[in-house]
Amino acid sequence: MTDEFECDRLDRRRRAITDAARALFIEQGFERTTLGQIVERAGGSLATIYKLFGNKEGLLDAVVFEKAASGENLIREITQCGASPADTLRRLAAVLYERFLDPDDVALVRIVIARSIEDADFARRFFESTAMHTRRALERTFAQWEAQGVRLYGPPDMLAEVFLGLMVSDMQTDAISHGVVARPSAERIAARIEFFLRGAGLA
Amino acid sequence: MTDEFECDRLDRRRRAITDAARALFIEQGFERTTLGQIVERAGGSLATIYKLFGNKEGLLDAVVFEKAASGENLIREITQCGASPADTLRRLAAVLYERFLDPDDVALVRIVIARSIEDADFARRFFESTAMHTRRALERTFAQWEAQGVRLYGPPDMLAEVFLGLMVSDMQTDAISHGVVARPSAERIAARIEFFLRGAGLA
DNA sequence: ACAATCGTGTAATGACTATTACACCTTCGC
DNA sequence: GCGAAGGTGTAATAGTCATTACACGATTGT
Repeated sequence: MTDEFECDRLDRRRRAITDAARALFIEQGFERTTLGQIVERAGGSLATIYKLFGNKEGLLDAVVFEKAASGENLIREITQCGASPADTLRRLAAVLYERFLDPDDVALVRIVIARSIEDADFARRFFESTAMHTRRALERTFAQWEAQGVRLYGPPDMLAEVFLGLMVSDMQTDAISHGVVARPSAERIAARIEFFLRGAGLA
Repeated sequence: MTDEFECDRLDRRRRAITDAARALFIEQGFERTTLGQIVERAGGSLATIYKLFGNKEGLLDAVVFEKAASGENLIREITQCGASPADTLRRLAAVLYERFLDPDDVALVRIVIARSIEDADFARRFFESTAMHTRRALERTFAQWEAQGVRLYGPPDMLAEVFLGLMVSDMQTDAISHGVVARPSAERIAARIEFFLRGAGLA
């Protein structure tokens, strides 16, 4: 009767709880959200939360890494469909803007950062499974192009860092800091890509 | 008898309290730091804190904006000493790395972000008085160079965004997220600057 | 020195919330 | 239908901490 799976009653409960928790965490942050509010929205009871997630932090863990896992294959799909480097980077930029500036994603990153003050390892794991993942995938792509005879101004790891920094890091930093960031226009994105291609020796 | 000023007894008290508060906020974050701990480290009493800062948030405000104000004239000093654009940007990059990756600064930004979940305006004010300030100063510098006949590939506001994004945003994002970020080597910084100069048409 | 001002130390207030315990009721296999 | 397994709702536990109140002692201007 649910939308996707129905393996078990517990699975439905689990899903309902993480959905409610994610929404509330995004609205109010982790600390201000009480387990009572989550139960109120998801139905069920406190005891179920403790049975499924151990404690409040376990619930945050589940919420955050569920979301982080959902973007894993993104880069690979785009970089492996054989388009030219320039076209690949153009398409990649569009996807990165979409993903990294998504308000829910930004809110989750804020929560991870806030939590990281008390639990640095939590943030490191999140960071490793998102930003680092993206960066290394891109680095491999540059290395692959180089192996195919494309001449690049600079080593793949630097180019990967620079591409990501150039495209979204500054805006993501602004967004995370609650600066008012408008989604950049298509022309603005295009200008940044051309800038990158010139700097990398691809144009 | 104090190091700098001694206008008043209250001023000394104020300084001692914000110093202790800053250190504790950086160590533990805002929420986990109790006013009791601050009193314990700074001496004095709870009543004094309430008299000087109103409440705990007022104290955070004082700590954060005291630090933010200290970097106001940084860009202006560097951009107005008449060096060539390339040299100016080189020197600017060094200063930005120094400042934006300073662990205490990064810890404060984390605190601002955490707080911003509950008070978005707080973060906006911080952001306006730091990152936006830097960006606009840099934008004016590019516009000035253009007016002096330097030809640039792209409008000053885009170049300012791109320069900051390229130099430090990605690393600052990593640092804020508790990713392990090594201070980049001189060669790495130099490579990024050359990358920017190529992209901007300055080399 | 003196008195008034003002910071200090302590303790009380009041509210909040993660976590646990417990007694019902629903669900599912048979 | 029946009985066990396991959610559910409620309430108790227990600790924390911002904030306020208050009586005491130090400091300062005269």
